[in-house]
Amino acid sequence: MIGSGPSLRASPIGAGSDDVVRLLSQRQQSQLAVIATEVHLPPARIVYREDSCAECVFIVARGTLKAFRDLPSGKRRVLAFLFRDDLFGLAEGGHYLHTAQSISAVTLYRIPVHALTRMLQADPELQFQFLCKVAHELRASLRQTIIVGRRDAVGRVAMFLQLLQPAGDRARRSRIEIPMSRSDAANYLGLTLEAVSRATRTLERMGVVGFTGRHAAQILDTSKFHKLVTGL
Amino acid sequence: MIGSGPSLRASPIGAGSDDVVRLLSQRQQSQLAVIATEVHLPPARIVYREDSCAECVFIVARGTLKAFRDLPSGKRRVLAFLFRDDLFGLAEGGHYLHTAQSISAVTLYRIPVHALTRMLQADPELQFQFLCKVAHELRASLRQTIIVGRRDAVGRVAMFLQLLQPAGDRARRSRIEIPMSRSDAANYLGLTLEAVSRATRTLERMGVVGFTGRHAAQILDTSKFHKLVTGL
DNA sequence: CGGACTATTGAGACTCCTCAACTAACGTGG
DNA sequence: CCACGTTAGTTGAGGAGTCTCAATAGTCCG
Repeated sequence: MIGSGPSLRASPIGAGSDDVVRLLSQRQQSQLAVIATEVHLPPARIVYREDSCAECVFIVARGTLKAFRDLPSGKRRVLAFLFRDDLFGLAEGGHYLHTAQSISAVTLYRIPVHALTRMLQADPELQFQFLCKVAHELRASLRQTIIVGRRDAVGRVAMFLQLLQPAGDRARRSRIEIPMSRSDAANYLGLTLEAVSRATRTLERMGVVGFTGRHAAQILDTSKFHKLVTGL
Repeated sequence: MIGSGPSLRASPIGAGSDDVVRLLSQRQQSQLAVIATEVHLPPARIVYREDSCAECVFIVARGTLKAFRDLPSGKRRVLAFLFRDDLFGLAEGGHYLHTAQSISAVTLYRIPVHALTRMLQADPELQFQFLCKVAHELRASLRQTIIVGRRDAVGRVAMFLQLLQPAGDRARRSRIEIPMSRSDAANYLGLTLEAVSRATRTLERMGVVGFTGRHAAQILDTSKFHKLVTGL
C-alpha cells in the first residue's frame, strides 16, 4: 500500500476498462483519513451487530471479515466475505443489515456516516468512487446469487475457489489462499459443512485441485477446473 | 406520478427513515429529462443483451421487466425483476452483465452513461440519489440471496410473494399482483416451474394463500403466512 | 499434553429435479 | 367467431443429490 489512508478497489463504472483498479487518489485518501479512525481487531471479533444503530461505515485496510445475518429460523447465513479495500456497513432505516465479524486479525478505517455523506456532497469525484464501489459490491452479490443457485456442490465449491483466486499470471492464480473456515464457506455457498468437505475431497480425487492444509489450495488441472466452474 | 421525468425510489442512506421514498426532486427530474429519451416497448421485448456495449442506463417509468443471464451450461438465470422507479443497466468493463427484457408493456427512460456521469459529477445531490438507489439494489440482491438459500420450496415462494406485496394497510397488502410468469418466478427462486406449481398448490391447500388466475394472489392467513416466510 | 473446536467420513431420510403426459390459456388466421 | 397451434402450467412417478444424524479424526491453543 502506497497511500496513507483508506483505499477502495473496484471496476469503474462506464469506462471501458476490464480491470479492477484502485479507486482513490492520494488526495482523496488523505482527505478521508481526516474523518476516519484506524481500528485494529484480533480474529473472531464482532465489528457491529445487525439491527444496531448504523453510525459508521468501514473500509478494510488489512485482513478478512465476514458479514452474516441471523435468520428468524435460528440459522445463520454468511452474505459476504470482506477483503482489503472493501467497503462495508450497509444499513437500512439507520440500522445495520447484518453482523460483521473479523476472521483474521484486521485493520479497519471507521468513518462516521454523517461526516462521510457531508464530504461526499462536497466532493463529487470522491462520491463517484463510492458509487463505483457500491456498484462493484452489487455485482459481487449477483455473482453469489448465481453460485448459490447451482445445484451441485462440487460446482459451487469450484466457483468459490475461483472467487478467491488472486490476480496475476497463471502461476499466481493457481495458488489460492482460503482464509475462512470450511463452515463459513459452506454457509456462504448455501451448503452444509459436510457437503463442502465431500466436494473438496471429490475435487482432490479428480486431480483438479490439491489442498494443503485447510487454508490453501492449488489448481492442478486448469482446463477441468474451468469446466466445473462453468457447469460441464 | 407527479413529476414529468425519470424518478427513482429507494431507502435513503444514513437517514433514520424506514420508508422507501421517492428520491428525486422536481428539479432533478426535469434535469434528467434533458438527457433522457422516453422509450415505449411491448411485452417480451429485449432492451439490451448481455455482453453488448453498455452505452445507456435505464429507469422504469411503467411496467415490469426481468434481468437474466445465460450461463455457460445453457441454463438461464433470472437475477432481478424491475419495477417502476427502478434503475437498471449495470455494466462491467463497458459491457452489460445481463439481458433485460420487458414482461409487460413498459415505458423506460434511456440515459446515455457518459452524459449521466457528467451530470452526476456536476451535481453532487443528484449523484447522492443514485448512490442511494444502487445501495437499495444491493440490499435487494442480498435479500434474494437469502431467499434462494432456503431449502424448502414453499418457504421460498412465500418469501417471493412477500417481495411482491404492495405497500399500504393490511387490506392492500393482502392482495398481491404477480406480473411475471410462473417459470420466471421459478427461475428467480432457483426452483423449477414444477416445484413452484406444487408449492402454490400447497399454499392453497393449507389455506394460507388463495390464487385467482395466474397473476393474482391473496393472503388468507397472515399469521401462518409469516410463519412460512420466517421459516417456522 | 489435554481439551475444545473444526473437519472428515458413513448411512439413511428427505426434498427437489428430471422426464413424461395431460390440461389450460393465449394469439393467430381462416 | 371459432378452430387451431403454440406456449404456459399442472400433475404424477422415479431418481439424483444434499441434509440430517452420528461417530471418528484432525487441529489449534492453553
